[in-house]
Amino acid sequence: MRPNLDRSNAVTPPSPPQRRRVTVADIASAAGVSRATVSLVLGGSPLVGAATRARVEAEIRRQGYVYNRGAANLRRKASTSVALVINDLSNPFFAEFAAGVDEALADVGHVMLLASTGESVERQRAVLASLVEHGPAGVILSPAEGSRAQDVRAVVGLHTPVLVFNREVEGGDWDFLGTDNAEGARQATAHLLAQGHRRIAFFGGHAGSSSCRQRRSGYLQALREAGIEPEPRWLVECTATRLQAAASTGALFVRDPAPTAAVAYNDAVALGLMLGLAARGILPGHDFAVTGFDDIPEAAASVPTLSTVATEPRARGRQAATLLLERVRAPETPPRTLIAPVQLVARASSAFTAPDATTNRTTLR
Amino acid sequence: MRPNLDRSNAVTPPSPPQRRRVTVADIASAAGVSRATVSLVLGGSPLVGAATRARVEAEIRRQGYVYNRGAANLRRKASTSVALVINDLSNPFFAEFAAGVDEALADVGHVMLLASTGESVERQRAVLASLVEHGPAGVILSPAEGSRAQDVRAVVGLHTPVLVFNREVEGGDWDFLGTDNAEGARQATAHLLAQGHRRIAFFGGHAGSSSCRQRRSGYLQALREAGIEPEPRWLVECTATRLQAAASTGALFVRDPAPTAAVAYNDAVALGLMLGLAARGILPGHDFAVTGFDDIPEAAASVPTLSTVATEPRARGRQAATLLLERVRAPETPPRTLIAPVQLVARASSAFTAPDATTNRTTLR
DNA sequence: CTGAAAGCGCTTACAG
DNA sequence: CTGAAAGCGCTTACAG
Repeated sequence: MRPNLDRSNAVTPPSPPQRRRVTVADIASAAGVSRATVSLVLGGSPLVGAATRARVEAEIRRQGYVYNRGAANLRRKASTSVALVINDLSNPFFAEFAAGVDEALADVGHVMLLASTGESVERQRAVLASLVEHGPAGVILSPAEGSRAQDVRAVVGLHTPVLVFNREVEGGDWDFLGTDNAEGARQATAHLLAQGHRRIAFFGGHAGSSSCRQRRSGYLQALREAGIEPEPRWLVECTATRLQAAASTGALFVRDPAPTAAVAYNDAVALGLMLGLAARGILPGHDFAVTGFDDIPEAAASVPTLSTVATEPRARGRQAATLLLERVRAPETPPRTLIAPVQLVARASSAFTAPDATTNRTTLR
Repeated sequence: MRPNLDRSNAVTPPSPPQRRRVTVADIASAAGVSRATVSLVLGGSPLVGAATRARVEAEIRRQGYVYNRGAANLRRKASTSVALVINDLSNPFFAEFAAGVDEALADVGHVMLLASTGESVERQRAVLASLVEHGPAGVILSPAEGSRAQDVRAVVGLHTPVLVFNREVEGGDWDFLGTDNAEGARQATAHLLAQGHRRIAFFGGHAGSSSCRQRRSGYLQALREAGIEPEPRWLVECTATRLQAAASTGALFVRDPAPTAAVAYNDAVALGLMLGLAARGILPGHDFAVTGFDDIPEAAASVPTLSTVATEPRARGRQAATLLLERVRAPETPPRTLIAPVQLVARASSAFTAPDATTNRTTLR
């Protein structure tokens, strides 16, 4: 993958000059001091006398001066921005994550550059290239599926630290912040087992994605620990959207005895599954137990409310920002991997005891 | 409101220098050309010979050079970023809007600076000040409630064009992109009237917000055009969240005859209302008709699906970005006000004919 | 086609 | 306490 060399702005010309901008020089001459003194006032330096400071500040307000942090950062070789690259802002999980990043950055006076990739590796390349040229202190990347470490590194360069979130990219020399997917699915499965379910499906996601594989492994582990040999037909794949999940519901009931519960890949899938169940006359939370993953806001508001594994994306966002800024301050420390803990939230969708495993014959269709 | 004069970075020091950064000078000397020539190569200028160009490009790749667009923009007095200030990223309406802005900006090679205010005027001030210092070509502002034009202008300065979205700020000399709130509520009300409803409530929102007032006025207009004198108790205020709406449902049924339908302030409120109705044993879409506003993704997936007024936040985001960039190119043209059209989407939540108005006695509790 | 020079708006030693 | 000077990384007339 070659870096994008053309800076000709083929797409659109950059914005033309506006009304002449007020600079430190304007303030300096109006206040009768040198530019250096204005700069010291701006920096809150104690070297400047109170009278001088007052004069300069009055002039700053009078002329509506706006500090040019870009110029300052250029001179100081510093940065006060962080780039965030996510898949899709309309996914509430990523929106919450971005909100967390924003919170943490605002607290330390940094600004967030945000772009989304729509899960396209090519768009990710373009977007990373564009963001990195703006000189962020670092990049938080929730990588598109199929991202390769060398491609990311080629476009980001060696200069800018990267923190990868959510999905590992093999071979990267960067920090990683992940979620304990296996443990979350294990907890969800154990919860269903504790309610007496023996035929439990894992519903949704694609085995190609690492988070799906990890969740499946936690699910399988819990089943095996309970002495249950999982059946292959309990593993139902589907794209992680509500609509696809609703449409795939039938796959659970192709043969008797059907599962009485399902661990869904995530909340979107779980909500879709509940829709699909309802459409078949199966009441989720009554005839069939469902758990989700993520605890998006909707999980607490759906009917029935959705039992799910809370991953707290907003807290993860804050954490990611903090970790990245630590890395910026200590570029040479070895890369870290952090796996955030998860917590099962039991709600109505799984709040029933399974019928006895031997007599239960859910002949549903 | 005084501008924030202190640039001392009290909160956190800006990031320290990283490994030495590769510059045009490094490429130039390695390729045996001047910095100007490298710049011309970067700019895709036809003045450079093919052999020279190839040599320079090879060197750029070899050294992992990353273009410093900040420095270039400083020199050219240009900008390739746009700032977006919204209330809350975890609100799907704003998340979709931001996604639209992002799409449009990415298409023209601009970068998005994003921050949220949490509906706080003070945080909005701080966030605007911080963003504007990074020199965006313009600012898209979805103002926090209570924003005042002079405060915004004081902190943004005269140099940076502003486009206000969603909520008007009195006295601003900027472009405004809004939604036809009155027309949307009028359509929703007319739709319910056409189904035979005569006692129709307007549910949710606060009369203090201009969008709520506009929606109420469309609702009232539709009722009056139908010869119905609206009753004061049909106007139920509540904060625009699902939970608050569910909790306020009872206010509709304090006296007989109760309304048989409600125009909800927005989708969150409508979904909460449907929950509140269900909790009282009233089936939304069967015993009581509900319409929402916004058409968030969930509206199509709720049970029953929610009739609503589509405002297409993503399209609005794209439009806002386009309008702002037009303004950047033509700073002197007079401010524009655009009111985007809306479209009623009829779904199950309103898909029943009202019982005859005279015999109907919904003695519900 | 290529190079030397000036300058964007700022900061930071260094003198005074 | 304040000012003159250099320089961050780039671009752009202007010569040649």
